[in-house]
Order: sequence, then structure tokens, then C-alpha cells
Amino acid sequence: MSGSVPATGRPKDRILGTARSLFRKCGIRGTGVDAIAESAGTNKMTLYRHFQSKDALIVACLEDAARDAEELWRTVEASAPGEPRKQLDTWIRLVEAGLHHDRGCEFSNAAVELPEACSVVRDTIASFKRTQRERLAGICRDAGIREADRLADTLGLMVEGARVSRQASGDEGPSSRFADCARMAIDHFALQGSPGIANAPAENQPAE
Amino acid sequence: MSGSVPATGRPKDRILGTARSLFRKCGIRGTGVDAIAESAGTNKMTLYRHFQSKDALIVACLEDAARDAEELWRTVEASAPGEPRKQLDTWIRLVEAGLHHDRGCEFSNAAVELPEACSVVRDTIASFKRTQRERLAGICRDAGIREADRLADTLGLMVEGARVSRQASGDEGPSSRFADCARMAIDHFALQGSPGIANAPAENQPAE
DNA sequence: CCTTGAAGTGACAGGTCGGTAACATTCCGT
DNA sequence: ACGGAATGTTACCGACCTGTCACTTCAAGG
Repeated sequence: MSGSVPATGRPKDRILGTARSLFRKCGIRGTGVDAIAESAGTNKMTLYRHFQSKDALIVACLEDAARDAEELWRTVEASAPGEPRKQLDTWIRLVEAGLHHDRGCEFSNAAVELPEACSVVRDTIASFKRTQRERLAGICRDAGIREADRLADTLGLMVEGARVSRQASGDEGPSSRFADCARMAIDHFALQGSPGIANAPAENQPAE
Repeated sequence: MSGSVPATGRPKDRILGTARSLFRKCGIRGTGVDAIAESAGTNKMTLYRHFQSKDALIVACLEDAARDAEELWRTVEASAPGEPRKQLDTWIRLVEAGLHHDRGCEFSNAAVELPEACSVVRDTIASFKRTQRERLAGICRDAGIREADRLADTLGLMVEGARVSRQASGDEGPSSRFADCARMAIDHFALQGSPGIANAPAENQPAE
């Protein structure tokens, strides 16, 4: 009893969802498997039947979070198909909204919390970050930004910083200015030269 | 035996130094007080005679780190007295150098690792972050940047992001572009308008 | 009906955690 | 040389940790 998640769906799904939620709230090291099982309305044995170890559960949670991130990119794309500049706007708005709901990036938090994690965990984190970096750089390229990679890294550093800064300084800290700073960076890089709009050749705009 | 820190100085200092070093390497939750005492070449009882609890030891470590940060600002100031623009350059170089040596910011890491920490720990973190923000904004103001606070927050988000990004993505990730992005932001804000024109004089230099 | 397999239960191993008590020893200023 | 303070040693506590055990319940499907 006292599970914070109603007993709907299969135990495996409840365990996964509960684990993610508790990891976010209390941290990974601050959450024991007992607490996860009980909070999921099940028991430890069932947890271990579905997940080989706590590490495996952590990886499963991260993979789940990665699926959410993929969905976010789909939302971004759908918000303005074929208009990458507007997609960047959407991205900023979604990231900013996420700042207030979540306790930072689950992957970055895991990297900080588990500096000596097993290789599979660290690989999952690094691989996810590579994917996100490429997704963002892709939109920047599509937007005709000349130094797309550099802009993507600038934005990447800012969002990473905003998410961790909020945990250290709260909502009133520097993270409150993320959207502001991000838009300014985009404008700066766009002025710097965007083939399709200002000057220079648009090599390969993906038709549309 | 097997203390990684030679038994020089008073036990209290050795404990503090060892704790900081272990917290950095293994994380706070990943480091037990037994390990700290042994690695400091002393024992748990002596540790508890000098520090009321592990939380108190954590706070002491953070205060020690804050002293280091103060020294960094002094170095920045001394690198180019009365030339805030050059001080910003120094700051970037020092931060970048620190990226490769440390495992991120001890305060931010603590905030991520201890989402449910006692209030004194969280206050120490938040207060430190406020101080750093103000230090950086102060130099930006002295440099005659019109939107000094905004630039300070932009740089603050970037450095915070670089430090956490390195832990998740390694040295080849976005953190490798921190100096690049930071200098670009400074140039952008400087062009945007500085009361005394392009780069020059901080208006009210206390004669020196 | 009976079989099968997933899920639930309580107990427990083996270990580490933060923290304490009682006592022995060493150091150092006077 | 003395005495008090600082330090070291050993043992211990209760709580929590991950992970495993044997066993029970129960519902679906043939």
C-alpha cells in the first residue's frame, strides 16, 4: 500500500515510471530499490525479475527519458514544418517550460551523481548527449546558420547551464534568463550570416 | 595507513582536504566518512571531534571551495588592474583551464547530488552562487557593458553548462567550445553598446 | 479440470552507512 | 617532569543498502 502511483498497467511499467519519478525527486543514490518497489505498488522480487540490477533499472529509466526527448524533437518539428527558425523558437519555449517542471536533465544529473558508474550507464549518457547535440545542430543547419555547430554548442551549454543552475540557485537565478540569452545568441548567429535569408549560398535546404 | 594524503598538518586540515578531494572524485554520497578518515591518515573519532556531522563536513568543504573561488577573483583582478575587459579574458582562460582539472563545480555538483539536503547546505550553495553572479556582473559593469547583468547571466549559464557537460560528454563535447562561445558573447554585448564606446574605459575607476 | 507462469510475501544474507561510547596513548606547553 | 588536551583504537549501534531465498496466490488458457 501507500504506493504513490496507482496500480494501473503492468508492474514493469509501474516500476519504471515510479523509478524515474523517484530518481528525479530524491536523486538516484537517494532512492533505494525497496522504496521504488513499494511506491510502485509491488515488491522487490518483481522488480528484480524485470530488471537485472539497479544499474539496469537506471539504464532503462534513461532509455525511457531518451524516448521522451525524441518526442520533444518531433513536437518541435511538427510545430513549424519546414521552418527551422520557428522550430528553434519552439524549442526554446519548450525547454524553458521544462525548466520549471523537472529537476534538471536526468542524464546530466546521473553523470554528476554517478561519477564512477559502470560503463553501460556512462555510455548511455554520452550517446544521448551526442544525439541531442546533433539534433540541435541539424535544425541550426537547416535554418541556414553558417556556423551552425557553434550555435548549437552555445545553445547546448546554455540549456545545460540553465538546468543545473536552477537546482543550485532556484527559479530566480540565472536560469530565469535562459530564453532571453538563447534568443540573443540565435539572432547574433543569424545576423552573422544565414545563406537563405541574408546572404550567401543555401547549399542544401531540404525541399519544403 | 594507505592515506592518499601524507600526514602533514593538523588532522582537521588533512580531513578537510581529503574530504574535498574524495567528494570531487567519488561524489559526496559516494564517499563514506570511514574512507575520508582513513584516507586522511586518521580515524573516524577524530573526524567527528572536529566536525559535528557529515553535513557539517560538507559545508566546511564548500566554504573551503568558496575561499578558493575568492582567490580566483583576486587573480583575475590582479591580472589587469583597472582593465575589466582584460579581466574577462583572464577569467575565461582560468575557467577553461579549470574545466580540464576539476570534475565540475563543487557547489553545483552538491546541489545535484543532494536534492533533499538540509537547509544549511542548500543555503551555502545558493549564497555562493549569488556571490559569483555578482562578482561577474561587477566586472561586466566596470567594463562599461550596458546590459552587464544580462551578459553576466549569459556567461554564467555557459560556464555552468560547460562544467556539467564535461561530466556527461567528456572533453570532446560542447564544453570544448566554452571559451569560443564566451568570447563571442562578450564581443556581442560590447558592440551592443558600451557607454564609453567600444572596449575602453570603466568610467569610475577608483584612481589607481 | 489442471497446468503454467507471472506476481506477491516475508525473511534474510552480507555489507555499508552515519554516528557514538569507553578507553588508551601521544603530544606539548608549562 | 607533569598534566591536560589532542589524538588513536576498538567495539558497537541501528538503519539502510542491494540482492536472493523459498514459498504462496491467482488468473488465463488448454
